[in-house]
Amino acid sequence: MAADGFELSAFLPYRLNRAAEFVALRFAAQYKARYQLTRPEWRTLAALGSTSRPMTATEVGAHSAMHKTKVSRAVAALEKRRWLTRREDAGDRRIEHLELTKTGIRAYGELTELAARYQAELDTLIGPAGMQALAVGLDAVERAIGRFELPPSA
Amino acid sequence: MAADGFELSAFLPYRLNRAAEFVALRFAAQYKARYQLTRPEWRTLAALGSTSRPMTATEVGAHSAMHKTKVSRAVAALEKRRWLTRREDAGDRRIEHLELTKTGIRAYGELTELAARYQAELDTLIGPAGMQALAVGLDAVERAIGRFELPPSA
DNA sequence: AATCGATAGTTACGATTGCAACTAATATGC
DNA sequence: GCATATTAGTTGCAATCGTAACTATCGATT
Repeated sequence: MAADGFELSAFLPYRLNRAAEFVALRFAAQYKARYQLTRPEWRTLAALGSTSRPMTATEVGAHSAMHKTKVSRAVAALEKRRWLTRREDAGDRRIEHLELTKTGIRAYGELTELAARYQAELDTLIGPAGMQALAVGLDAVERAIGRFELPPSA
Repeated sequence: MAADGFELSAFLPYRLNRAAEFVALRFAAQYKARYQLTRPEWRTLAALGSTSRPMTATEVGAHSAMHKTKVSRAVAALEKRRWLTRREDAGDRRIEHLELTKTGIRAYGELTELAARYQAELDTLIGPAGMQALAVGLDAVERAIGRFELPPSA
């Protein structure tokens, strides 16, 4: 109806979500088929694999915009697979430092190969100009996110 | 560990998802609180409200990247609220043309006011350069999506 | 016109999710 | 130093979701 001046096709949450959903689903199909990994599990693995130092569950959640219960369950699943270990903080016993095991690091390495191939495919599909613009735009969003107060259910 | 050259922070599915999640959650909190609308319901309402002609459930799904069962349930919920009506296609009785009722249109109008305000807030937070870059980048993604074969679970 | 395959949409059911409440530990105010 | 608030992480439970199977219809083949 577009009675007022609102244009859904220009509404950022709508556009971002649509793009994210399409792009993520195709990749999810790959790691799901080969590794029986769920999306929260992959994201947790990726967050931990991408830095060389351990992270807490809270950090993983902030890093990948996941609810803490999702993280909690993903961590439990990855631990059961022996892809990560928990280590209690010496000073603060509420905190657990999460670290990938050798097996977990190897899995992360294999997954990132898939990811790199997928990224190359996206580069081709989207083109250098589009990717460049996205990088700039997403950087701006990142900076804005930093100024958000996080919603209760992140 | 970043053993290989892979950089998660540059991986498009990861970046897009993170941005989309943050941006969408804050808006969802608003329409959820005021209208008790779920995300699929809002998206269905938005899809139908944004064009002046009726759409089928399949079109709604393609339009907003939702699984058909999600659309089916959202349609049922909106119908129960009397925000939309179904009309059977004359030539093909499998197809239902979905249309907003007067009440539905009014609700859409109110929601788009919220949306417009939120978009303005985002404009400020992200800045004109960032928004412009995002628009260009997301356009490129849209064109690429057009060349995707849609994944089975869209 | 009977059969086979494809498509639109729904639904049963198991899996996943998020909210709220919980445990356990730390930080803060008095 | 004790009560209270806050934070990290987990879990019970109800709601939501996606897969697969289903109904109903249409199109194509023969």
